[in-house]
Amino acid sequence: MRNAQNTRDLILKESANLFNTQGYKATSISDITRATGLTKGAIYRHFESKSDLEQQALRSLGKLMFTELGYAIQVAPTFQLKMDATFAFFEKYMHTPLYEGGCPLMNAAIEADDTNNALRQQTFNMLAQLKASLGKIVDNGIKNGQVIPTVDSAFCATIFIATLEGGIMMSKLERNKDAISKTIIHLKKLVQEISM
Amino acid sequence: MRNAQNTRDLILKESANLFNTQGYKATSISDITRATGLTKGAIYRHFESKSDLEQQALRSLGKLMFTELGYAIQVAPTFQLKMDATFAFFEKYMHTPLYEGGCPLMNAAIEADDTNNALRQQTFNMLAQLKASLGKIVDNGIKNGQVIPTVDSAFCATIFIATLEGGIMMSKLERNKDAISKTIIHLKKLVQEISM
DNA sequence: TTATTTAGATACCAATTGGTATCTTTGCGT
DNA sequence: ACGCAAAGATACCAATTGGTATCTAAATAA
Repeated sequence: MRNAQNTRDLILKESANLFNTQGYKATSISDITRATGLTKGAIYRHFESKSDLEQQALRSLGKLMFTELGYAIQVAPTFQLKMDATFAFFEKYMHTPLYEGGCPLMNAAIEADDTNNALRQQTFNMLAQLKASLGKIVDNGIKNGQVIPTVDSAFCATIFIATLEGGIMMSKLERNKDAISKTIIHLKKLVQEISM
Repeated sequence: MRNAQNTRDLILKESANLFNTQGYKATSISDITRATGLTKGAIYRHFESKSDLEQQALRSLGKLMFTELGYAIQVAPTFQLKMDATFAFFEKYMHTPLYEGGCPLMNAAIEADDTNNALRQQTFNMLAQLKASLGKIVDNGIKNGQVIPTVDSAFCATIFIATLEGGIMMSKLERNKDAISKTIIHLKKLVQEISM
C-alpha cells in the first residue's frame, strides 16, 4: 500500500507537535490534515477518534521523553553526573527541544481536567514514572555511597521535578533561559548538599 | 436597569472560573451563558469579544491573587513570616482555593502560545509582578538585617516561584497536597539558609 | 493479468463555534 | 403616568467542529 506505518507515524508526529504547542482541545482534526497534507479519511482510518489520537500522541511524546532522558541518565556513571544529565535534558527544552511546545507532561497536566480523564490518567502515570526515575537515581546514589543515606529519595524527586517544571514554564513565558538556568543552579547546590 | 454592574461582575466571575478550569480556548460563550444563566446578547453587550472577555477575566483573577497575596505579605512583620505567608497562600490552592482550577498565572502561561498574544503579554506581566513582589520581600529582609546581604533577590524570587508553581501543578495532577507540601518544606529550608 | 484488499480522498452530516441584528423588557427621569 | 434609553432575549449568520459513508486508487496475492 502507500505504507500505512509511515503515514501513521506522520500523523502521530505532526499531531503530537500540534497538541503540545497549541493544546489538545484547541487542535482540530483540520489542523492535523493541514500539517500532514493528508485528509480526514486517512486520519480516521488510522485512529478511532480524536480522543484516541490524543492519547496515542501523548504516549509517543512520553516515550520520546523517557527514552532520551533514560539514556542520558544511564550512560552517566555517577550520581552527580546522572543529575547533571537530567538537568541538561530539561535545560535543552529552551534551545534544541526534543519536541516543540515545552514539556508534554506539564502541558497535558495543566490541560487535562476532569473533562479529559483519559489524558489525565496518562499524565498521572507519566509523572509517576518520572518520579520513580529520579527517585531511583538517588536511591542508587545511596547504595553506591555517593549520597547521604538519610536522604529521602521521594522527597528529592518531587523537589527536582517541581523546580524544573516551574523553571521551564517561566522560561517559556519569558522566552529566555534565565529562569531554567537559575533553577538548575539551585538544584545543583541541592545535589551537592546531599552528596558525600 | 437590571443592574449592569452586577451582571458584568457575574459574567466576569463565572467566565474567569471557567477559563481557569477548562482553559480559555476550550471555554465557549455558550458555556458562559450556561454558567451565568444569561444569554449571548447580554454577554456581548458587556464585552466586545471573547478575546476581550478572556483578558478582563484574567485581569480580575490576577487582581484577586495579588490583592490576597499582597495583603498576607503586608501584615506579616518579618522576612520569615512574610515568606511563610507566601507559602501558605500557595498551599491554599489545594484545600480552599481563592478560585478553582489552580494558579491562573500558570494556567494562562501554559495555554497562551503565539496564537493568543494578548493573553501571553498579560501573563508575562503577572509573572513580572510576582517576581517583583517576592524579590522585594528579600530586599527588604536585607535592609532590615534579616537576610544575608550577599543574597541575590531576583535569583531567590525565581526559585520560589518555579518551585511553588511546579508543586501546584504536581499536586493538582495527583489530587493531593503531597507535592506542594514537600516543595514548601524545601523552600522553608532555603529561607532558613539565607536568613540571619 | 486480474481480483481483492486496503490506504486515502471526497463529500457529506448534525452540532457547535464566535458574532450580529433585531426585538422585547425593564427601570429611571420627567 | 409616560417616554426613553439601556439591559437583555431571540433569532439568526457563516464557518468550523468531530465524525461517517462512500468512492477511488494503489499495492499485493492469485
